[in-house]
Order: sequence, then C-alpha cells, then structure tokens
Amino acid sequence: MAHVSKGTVSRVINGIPGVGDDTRRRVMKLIESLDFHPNASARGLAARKTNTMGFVIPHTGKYTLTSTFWPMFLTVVTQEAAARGINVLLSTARAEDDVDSAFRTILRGRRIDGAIIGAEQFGDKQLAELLLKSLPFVMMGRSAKISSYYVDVDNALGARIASEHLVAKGHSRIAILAGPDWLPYVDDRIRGARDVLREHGLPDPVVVHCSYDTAEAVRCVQGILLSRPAVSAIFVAAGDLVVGTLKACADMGLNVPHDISVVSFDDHPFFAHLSPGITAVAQPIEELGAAAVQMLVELMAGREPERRAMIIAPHLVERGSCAAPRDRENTPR
Amino acid sequence: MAHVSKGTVSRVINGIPGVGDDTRRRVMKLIESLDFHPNASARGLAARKTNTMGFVIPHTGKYTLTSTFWPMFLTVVTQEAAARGINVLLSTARAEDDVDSAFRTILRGRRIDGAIIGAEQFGDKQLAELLLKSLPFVMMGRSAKISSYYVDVDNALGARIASEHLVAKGHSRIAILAGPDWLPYVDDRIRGARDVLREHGLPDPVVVHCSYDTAEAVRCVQGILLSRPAVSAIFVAAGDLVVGTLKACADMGLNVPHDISVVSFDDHPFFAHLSPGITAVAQPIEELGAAAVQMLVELMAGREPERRAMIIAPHLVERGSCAAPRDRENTPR
DNA sequence: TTGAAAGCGTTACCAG
DNA sequence: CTGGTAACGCTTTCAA
Repeated sequence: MAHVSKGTVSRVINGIPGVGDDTRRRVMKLIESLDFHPNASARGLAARKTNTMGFVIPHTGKYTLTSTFWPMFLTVVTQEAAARGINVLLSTARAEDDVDSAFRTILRGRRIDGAIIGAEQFGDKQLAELLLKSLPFVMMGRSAKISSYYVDVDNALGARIASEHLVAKGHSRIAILAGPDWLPYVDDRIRGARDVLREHGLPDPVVVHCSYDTAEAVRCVQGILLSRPAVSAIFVAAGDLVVGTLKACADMGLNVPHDISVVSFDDHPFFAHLSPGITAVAQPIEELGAAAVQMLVELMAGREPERRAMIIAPHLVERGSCAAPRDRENTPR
Repeated sequence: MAHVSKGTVSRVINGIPGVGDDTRRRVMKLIESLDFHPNASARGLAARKTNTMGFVIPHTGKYTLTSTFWPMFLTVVTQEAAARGINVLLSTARAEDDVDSAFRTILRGRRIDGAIIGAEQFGDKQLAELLLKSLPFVMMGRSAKISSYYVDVDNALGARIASEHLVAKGHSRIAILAGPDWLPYVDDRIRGARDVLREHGLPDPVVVHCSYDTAEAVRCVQGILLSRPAVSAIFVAAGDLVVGTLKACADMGLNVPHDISVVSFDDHPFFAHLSPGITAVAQPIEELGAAAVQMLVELMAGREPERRAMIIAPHLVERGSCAAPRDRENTPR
C-alpha cells in the first residue's frame, strides 16, 4: 500500500536506519491507520527471538503466589518488562516433580529469550538445561551452584540492621526464627544477626529452622517461648513466618511488643496495618525487579551487563512491634 | 534421520492418525533420544495458534498481586493451564491508562489464542478490541457489558451465608463495608445481605463503600463504629478490606469478636492464623480457576463450551471472629 | 536508500 | 499410509 517492499516496511518497524525520511513517515502513518501489528510468531521465527521472558518461581505452599516476596517481585518484573515491550511467560511449580516439568515447559521450543528464576528453584538439572540451550537467565537470589547474573538483597546486612535495632532497644536474649537451613540466604541472615550480637558481647541467638508453613511456624515459636523464658525478642528471618509468630504469641497470651518484640525480614503491605504494626527490614523489591529485568535485557540482547551481580541494601521500616524488653512471665496463658 | 518426510514427523508429533505404527514408534524414539522440541514460533506461524493464553487482571493497589483473590486465582489458572500444555502470558496493569496498553500489548501480534480477564478490567474499548480480533476470552466475574463466557462465585449467596451466620449469632444491627459501588459484584453482595436481614424482619444494614485501600478501610470502619454505636457486627464484603477493619477495631480498643463481630467475603491463608481467626465466606477459587481454563480451552479449540456461564457457590469457614453481640460501649479508647 | 529473494521450522494439502 | 510442496508473515542478506 505504501508502494514499498516488505523489506523496507520491516526496516521502519524495527527502527533500522537507512530508510528515507519521507518513506519512513509514509509507512508509519499507514501502520498507524491500519492498526497494524506484526505477527509475533513470524517475527520469532525469522529473527530467532520472541521478545518474551520466562518467570520461574519456587513453590511456596499451596498457592505459590501468596508469599510475602514473590507476588510483589512478580508485579514489578511484569511492569518493568512491559515498559520495555517484553512479555512475561509465567511458570509456577507446585510439587517438587513439577518444578522440572514447569521449568522445561517454558524453556522448550525457544518460546522465550531468557528467564528470571528464583534461585531456590535451581537444581543441577535445570542449570544444565539452561546452559545447554545457552538461554540467558538471571537469578533472584544467590545460588551455590553458579555465581553469575543474579540480583539479591544484602541478606547479612538486613539481618544486621534488624539485630542492631533489637540491641538498641535493649534486648540481649534474641531468638531467630529462620527458614529451611538448606537455603543459602537463610544462613546469611543468621550469620548477620549473630555477628552483631557478638560484636556487642551478647550471647549467640537461639536459632530455629522452620519451613514456610504458618502452622509449623506457630509450633516453632511456641517451642522457643516455652523453652527459653529469657528470650525477649524474635528476629523472624522471613516474612512468611510472621503471621505464625504473631499467632503463637497471641495464643500464649503474650503481648507484642510489650512482652516480646518482633522484627521481620521482609515487609508486606499488610504489616503496616496489623496491631501493632510490624517493624520490618524491607527488601528493595522495586530495585531488585528493575535490576533483574535490566540485566536480563542486556543478556538477551547479547550484550554483557554492566555487572554480573547486584546486591542491594534493604532498609528498616520501624513500626510498633519492638519495645524495650521486660521480664517475661514464664506462665503462658 | 528416521528416513521419513517432515510431514510424517509432524503427524506423529501432533498425534494425527494415519501413520503406520512402526513408523510412529521409530520417529517417537528418535524425538525422545534427540530431546527434540518443535519450535514454538514456527508452529504458531504455520498453525495459527500459539498454545498460549493471556491473563489480564485489574490493578489493585501498588502491587497488583497482593490482593486476597487474584494471586491464588492466578496460581490455580497457571497450574490448570500447565496441565494442558498451555502457557500463560501475564499482564498486570498499574495505572488506569496502563490498563489499555497492557491489554493491547498482550493481544497484539496474535501472541495468544485466548485470554482470561478480570471483569473489572473490562471497558468498552477492550471489549471492542477483543471482539474485533475475535479472540476467545473468558471473564472472571460478571460484567455488565457482556453476558457470555464467564465464571463467577455466587456473590449474593455468599453474602446471604455471611449474613445468616451473623443473624444466627444474634446480631440485628449489621454494617457492610463494601468495595467501590461501580463494581457489579459489590452490589450483589449488598443485596444478598440485605435480603437476609429483611427476611428476618431486621433493619437494613448500614452500607459504606470503600476503595481497596487499607488506610481508607480503616477510616471507613472508624466512621461506622463512631457514628453507629448500635452496630455489633461488620460484614466485610471483600477480603482486601479485612486488615483495615481489624486495625480500626484494634485502634479503637474494640475486641473482635467480643465487642464486635467480623465476617469476611473472601478467605486467605493468613486469615486462619490471625487472632482471632477470621470467619470467612471462602470463594471456590480452585473450581473457578479450573472452570475458567476449561471454558477457555474449549473456546480456543473452536468448540462451544458446555456452559456459557458458571456460577459457583462459596462456603462458610467458621473461625473465631463472630460471637454473640453485646452492648458496645460507645467510648472509644 | 531501496527492492528482490532466500530463508526461518513448522503445518496442511494433494498426490500417489 | 506416506512424500512432496506450498504456504505462514516476517527478517536479513545481497544487489542495484
């Protein structure tokens, strides 16, 4: 219709130089008025790129997307991607067996140009497959298996911030409710907290590992509270454990922060509106999402990103769940 | 490698009859051993179908995926789709203007064969675009604009269940904290509750509309509590308003359920672990997700689904947030 | 600056 | 039951 070859049309669509200004304008106007959109499959086939990224996150309970971190991260990633004209193909794995199949479903058939992957997700098989296909990917979180292309919060720093806050309030007997011990970041958080306590000449914290299941968190916290009457503050090292912690305290008739102080690693919109509000170390989710997408975009374009890893500092959001310690009565209920 | 034409290979890959048993086996074995996966773009181009569905949900606050309904619904949909070998392309819109662009980004270029769409999302423009492209879609929720192909919870029934529960506990002065009044389902929920009260010869409920913003919910509930001392129970007609409601009560020194009872429309994993646990009308999210995907799959295959609408009943999950009424002191704090 | 033509990896049709 | 051969709608050389 513009009396030009499709090669020329292709050039203007893709913003490739070497097209006359008037030709370009004419073609663009036609595209606009016809509401023409190039067929994604055809482009994918010819150009060997789909402009789509995969998003693979770990299974966290029955509803994968109800954790305190991933839904927000996914929201940010989706928006950052959309801003760059990139689509997001989602994959959530439920059972352990599904991880691999979900993973492969998305990688299969060159459907995506790259992926953002939760580091926990990362088994040897998955790694092998990614490398084999030379599919660019960036991880959210550090993995023991591979040290390139990831974004992460500074876990040790976050734990330090939380602990310093507790120590500043006067606490000396601190318990840590931490996630599963095979997760690298869980260890980082424990270390960060312990270091602070040692620096202050305080005893090492009690550490209890717990899966991301609220009922189990309740049991763990009850165990801590019953067996360690001296503990006056709990550092809940993952947002998903906060609700269970609060429930355990409430069930035992303990008032937060009056009887026991609570800090959370991870913030969540509703933490601000609980009573008391939960003092939390907030992960820089926006920055993490933006950095991950940015890094992946570079990789997908075949360029080397400025940095192969991006560690971002979290910050403390002080609300009402931490107070000065007081002797806790050791008689639950 | 199997000494057959690509036509034959295509037939076995797609399970099309008319291939000799031995030929088929030979080809399949080769496919297996070579770990061959057909190129999705090429298939999409040739067959005019991408085996991908779009998922478009409304903007609810800063992080679209932190509501009490959508993240779980998305999880279910993703898994149901994966079970059928269908990929999910995600689109979350943030600002009002973004809705349209997010919407179009995903529809553009025949990237998807169909979509599941939050009914709230549904403006005339979007509808026109979908129909124009004759893109199959099913809505989550009823829309005033179009009455075909949707799944929905029975909103009126859910409201009835919640209200009956309150009435059975002895409440006669009930307030409803409802979502924005332009949402069809909000109206359904209000009607359901009012009908029950009338059937029992009780006065109509106080109704307060509120956006899905926790801070606003707090203000609204404070308003109700202060201006209507007789109100002894609140029907929170959307899960996203629960946290705000609880905060308002706590801030005013009111104990739930002792001073005031609370039922929620929408359940959420953490409702079980608050203190008290929140009594809720649970939406049948699994069924809704499965039904939506099933319906869409039929539509994408060019078949007419068994039913053009699917209304599924919710059920009550009784926990600790409702008790018999007692005279509430009208002196906050 | 532009056009022509050769793919890209499938599916789908038509013979045989 | 199978092979050959056009599409499918683009991108990407290579010449002009």
